[in-house]
Amino acid sequence: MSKRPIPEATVGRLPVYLRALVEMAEDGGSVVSSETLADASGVNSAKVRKDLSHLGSYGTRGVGYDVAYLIHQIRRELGLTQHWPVVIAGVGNLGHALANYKGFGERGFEVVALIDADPKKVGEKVNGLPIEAVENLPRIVREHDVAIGMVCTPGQVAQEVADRMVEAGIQSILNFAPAVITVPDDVSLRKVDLSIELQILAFYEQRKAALDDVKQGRAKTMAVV
Amino acid sequence: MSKRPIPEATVGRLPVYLRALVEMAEDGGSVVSSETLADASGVNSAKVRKDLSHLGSYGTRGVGYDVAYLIHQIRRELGLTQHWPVVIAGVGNLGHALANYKGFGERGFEVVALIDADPKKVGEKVNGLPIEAVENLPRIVREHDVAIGMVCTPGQVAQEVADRMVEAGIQSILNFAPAVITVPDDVSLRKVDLSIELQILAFYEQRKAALDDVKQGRAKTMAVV
DNA sequence: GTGCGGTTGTGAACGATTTCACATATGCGC
DNA sequence: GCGCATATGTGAAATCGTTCACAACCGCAC
Repeated sequence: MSKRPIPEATVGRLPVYLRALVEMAEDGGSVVSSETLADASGVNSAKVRKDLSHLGSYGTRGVGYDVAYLIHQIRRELGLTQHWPVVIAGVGNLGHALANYKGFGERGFEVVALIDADPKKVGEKVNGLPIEAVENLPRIVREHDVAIGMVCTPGQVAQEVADRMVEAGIQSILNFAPAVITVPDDVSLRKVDLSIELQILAFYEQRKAALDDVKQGRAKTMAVV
Repeated sequence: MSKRPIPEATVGRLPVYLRALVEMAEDGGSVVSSETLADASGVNSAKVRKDLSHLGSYGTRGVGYDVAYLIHQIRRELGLTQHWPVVIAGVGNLGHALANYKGFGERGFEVVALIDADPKKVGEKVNGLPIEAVENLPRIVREHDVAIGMVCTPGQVAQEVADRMVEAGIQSILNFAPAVITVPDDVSLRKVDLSIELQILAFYEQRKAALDDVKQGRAKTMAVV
């Protein structure tokens, strides 16, 4: 399969291109230029071309890219041609929402089990799936051949749950808990932190306010740029 | 305030450091070395030192950083010493979960209003807050002085909602909808895409599987690394 | 088959970020 | 005070990512 490694930054954008391409296909588009795809993906065309060139030369000079073919190639590259069973640990607000999220199924991800440490929740059904005890993880992973786990617990127990997942044989973890967790080298780990994103926005928001102050001569400290 | 601009990558890590530091403070720690903070944040110590050096020289050579002081400085830099009212548009699974999420309040973010286009939902209360009609956005933004909006709608209407937010005076948008949205230059925009993260994990997962195949001589194509 | 407008693919320049490595500074014991 | 162990702050090097700019190529018209 992969000859030269695809840069991380590119991997992060492929799903975005894919989504744009699928929409175009649904709207009946059959070829697309890097320029058009770039606009639909919120990046610039040089980046699109570089990114796509890492997959191979699937475009046609003077014409553009065949939408259907490109969709196929990106899907293949991302591994979306196969079925990915996932398990969610921690069925609080967020776990609940993720268990019901439609966007996963459309892309080949299927939530096959829900785990929660709270005995009161065990047995309860969410979106048709029963919540199970943590002890069942190894069995679940084995039976459904689960490779990916999502941690949606409170931060305090995130590491513990992740350890259990790794022990049960899970290979990739997506961490939604507000905590840093560590896993062995051979396990992939990514995180989504809702409040971090807000804090980043707050930073830039504050900076904008500070700049406005300067413009209007309201600055307390600071020399102008 | 800011003399030299702080690199984006650094801004993205400050909230992580902050969380680690707050935990340390709660556990009674009073000074911390870049090495320890790095471990708690999942990065390396050189990065921590470079990052913190952008805020100023708040450490003491031979000793480390004063936890409480550093917390204060990072908070100030991120703008977390002030109160940030936020509004959520789209009260589906995810919007619901976010409206109930406790992690925001702890960091100075307060959800002050919920918006939904569905007339059937309007009036319903979530976490004590009534769901309101989109038409109320300008009033809400004005009355609560809202600067930040979160878009949790389906992808198809995300752009429309974002436009409404911008029109109403919102300055920063956090987009959870699976769609690319564009905003004027003076509005900040960040996105969180749940299924993109899964797709990235799938990519690396697939690559691991391919590598294992090679090791075991099961590869179809491909020369060894 | 020649010319032409359009678009890719990609070296090379540029910019941002990470890492290295060490001079510089501190606290402490004596 | 002096020396030692420790840890920061930061130039410089290395790496990674983006953008530029253009040669190579395609499809089409004539």
